[in-house]
Amino acid sequence: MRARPKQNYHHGDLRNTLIQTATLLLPQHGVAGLSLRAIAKAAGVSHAAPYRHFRDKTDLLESIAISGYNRLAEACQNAEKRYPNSPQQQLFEAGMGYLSLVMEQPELAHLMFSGMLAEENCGEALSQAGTIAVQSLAQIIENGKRLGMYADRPTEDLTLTALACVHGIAMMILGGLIKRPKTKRQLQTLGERVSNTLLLGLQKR
Amino acid sequence: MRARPKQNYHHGDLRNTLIQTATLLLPQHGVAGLSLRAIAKAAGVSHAAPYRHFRDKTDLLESIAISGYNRLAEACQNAEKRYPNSPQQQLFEAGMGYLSLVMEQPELAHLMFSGMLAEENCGEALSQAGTIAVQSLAQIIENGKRLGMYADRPTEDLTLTALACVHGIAMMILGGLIKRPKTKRQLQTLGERVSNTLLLGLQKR
DNA sequence: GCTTATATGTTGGCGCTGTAAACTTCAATG
DNA sequence: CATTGAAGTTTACAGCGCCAACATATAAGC
Repeated sequence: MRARPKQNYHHGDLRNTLIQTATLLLPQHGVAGLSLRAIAKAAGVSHAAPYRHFRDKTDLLESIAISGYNRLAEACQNAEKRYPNSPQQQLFEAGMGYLSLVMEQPELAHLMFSGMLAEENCGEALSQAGTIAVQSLAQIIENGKRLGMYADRPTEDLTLTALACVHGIAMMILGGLIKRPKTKRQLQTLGERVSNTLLLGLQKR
Repeated sequence: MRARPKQNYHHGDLRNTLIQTATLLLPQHGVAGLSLRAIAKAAGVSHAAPYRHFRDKTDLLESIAISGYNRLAEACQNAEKRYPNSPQQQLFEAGMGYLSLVMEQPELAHLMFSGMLAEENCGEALSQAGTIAVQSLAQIIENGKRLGMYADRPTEDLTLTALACVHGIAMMILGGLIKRPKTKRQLQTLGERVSNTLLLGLQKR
């Protein structure tokens, strides 16, 4: 084994290079227009080389999606650390992190959430990463529940509803059902409007 | 013009036949595996015939998506008529109609919401159909607002949040982030849990 | 240290896709 | 009845995912 392979027949770390290259190409080409052959070419290898490291195309895409879910989980955990005494701030911050990811990397979000990787044929690692991300948000709700700030309802229901709200906003932006916020400021106010409405409820108090 | 064309060189109503055939094939093949050529073959015409009636593939898919949005709008309007005196029942019914469509025709929902038709290259008619569907739900919220049952917040915020919630649940089911309800009963209770939480709000009263 | 085996590349090819161009047929119009 | 234009067909092309056959650099065994 050498630190830097002199010959370039064997790449050395093609698997990671492919993931990295694909991640780079994703925003430009879009998830629909991103071909395995283009990724291979950009990585400087032949069009069949990826098959030595990935079962098929979705296998590669899965790796990218997993890193996306990890970022989501991290956003939740960071929010938890940043506002250790305010679960409400935690929740808002986590939700905004979610929305920010979608805004900054819409094609990544598209890849993660469009369901193209959700079929039965897809791997354990992906669904596991998704579950961890969801649980990270659930933890934040749990924090607030323990401090008695939330309604006396099943934690599961609170989590489900909060998650649905933020995910719904994200998907509506992605799908073009509501107009894309242009600035961070607009995204912030959008988040605040939904957050306040969700916290206080639709019904009159 | 004849009621039934004897010769089959000219089809007569190929445009609608293609939409119909594609709608039929969509559930089996899935939106990813549905090819224009397969649609044409199933419709009994050559693979290039569709191009006499549609600019390209997405143009055909758009027509299908539009009918989906129309069904959504109808679900709202039906809910409005069915419970003329209970905007809350209207809202729940509309939301369940939304979820039912997603459950019964997941591939149609996938087509409508995945964002593949949301790019700039897509037609006016689609976004118009989407807007109408959203406004149909907004009308229901408005009904409740007028009767004073909702919180004293901008109607726009209430609509946005409610829509985000139901859309979020739908997309989480589609994307595999939460497990698919197997029965109508399960879907109903899922809807009720989210609906109640949303109405009363996360925060303790 | 040479041979062998294996992992990791390359090349070529298959069947499929969307789409464009050129050609054919049929119905309607003067 | 001749002409025209709309609506089909055929042919063709480039790109796609994926597979099989081949090439090569590294690792292992003697």
